[in-house]
Amino acid sequence: MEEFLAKVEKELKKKGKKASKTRRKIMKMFFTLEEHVSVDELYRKVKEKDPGIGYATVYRTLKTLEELGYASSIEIGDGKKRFENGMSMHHDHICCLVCKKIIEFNDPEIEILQKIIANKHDFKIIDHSLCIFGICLDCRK
Amino acid sequence: MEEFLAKVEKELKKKGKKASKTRRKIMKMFFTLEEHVSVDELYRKVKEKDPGIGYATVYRTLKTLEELGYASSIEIGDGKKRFENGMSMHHDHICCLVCKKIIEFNDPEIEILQKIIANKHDFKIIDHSLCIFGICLDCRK
DNA sequence: TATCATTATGATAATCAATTTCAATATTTA
DNA sequence: TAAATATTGAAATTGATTATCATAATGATA
Repeated sequence: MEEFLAKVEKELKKKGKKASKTRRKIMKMFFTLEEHVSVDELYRKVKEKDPGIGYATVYRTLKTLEELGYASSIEIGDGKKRFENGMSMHHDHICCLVCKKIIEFNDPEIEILQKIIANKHDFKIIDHSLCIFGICLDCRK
Repeated sequence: MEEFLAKVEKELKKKGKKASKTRRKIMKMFFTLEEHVSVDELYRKVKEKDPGIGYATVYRTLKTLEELGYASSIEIGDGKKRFENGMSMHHDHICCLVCKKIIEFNDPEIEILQKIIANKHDFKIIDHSLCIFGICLDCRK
């Protein structure tokens, strides 16, 4: 983890940013959690360890990480962005409407079909988001 | 159009709602446009014809239509819901990141693949949203 | 049609997440 | 160390959504 954070900070410096203790704490928590967190969720988690850290800094850190490609955001329709590790391979999501659990999956066939569709409509694909909404086994019990 | 509106209003009455002139005007504009409109966009369009109509009523009308299944909302990541005719067959969207043009498509193969994936993860599918983001031919010129 | 209960309306206010501002603080560079 | 620059937390602002409320419109009933 430490070497990974050092690598990210090296990238940050390239962009004219400084290596602050606060940002390091926030990044560490974000990459440790390995979950799909909203700004608010990460803010609470970070605050448990260091109550002095403000919401705006958590927000700005996630934004910065997203700009550098170290985080990516998804939306599951409840009005708030969730962030995940941006370094992992591209994937889509299944989201439980009851407990909000998010599962990642990857299906190369779907990816290919999307490319075909985009071509048909003369679109140059930049990105896509696919989220399947449903109810998980636990919540159906 | 008129008979369709009459049909919708009949449904509204079943739900204890009344047939108001204002709501009829808003519904007519919505179904005439056949576009993916935000509340604000529909509000402006409606206001051109009848400046006295308020934003809240447009908002409430769309919400009501959505509840009845006559409208459905999508999000393309710019923070505002867009509404479309909810009576049309299920489809997904390709959205131009530059001009915000939205094209509908349907691919049965993708639908099937999604079902397989959901089964694999023990999810009961309720819905899904797939939006391909890209740049359209016009905007690439 | 007149009455009356109920719903609808428009203006405005409240809410909520995202984003910006700003004065004080921390980091980097020379 | 000192100067230049970026960062921070608190608070303010924004932009969209949603709620509130007094007034108006609608519909059922007499």
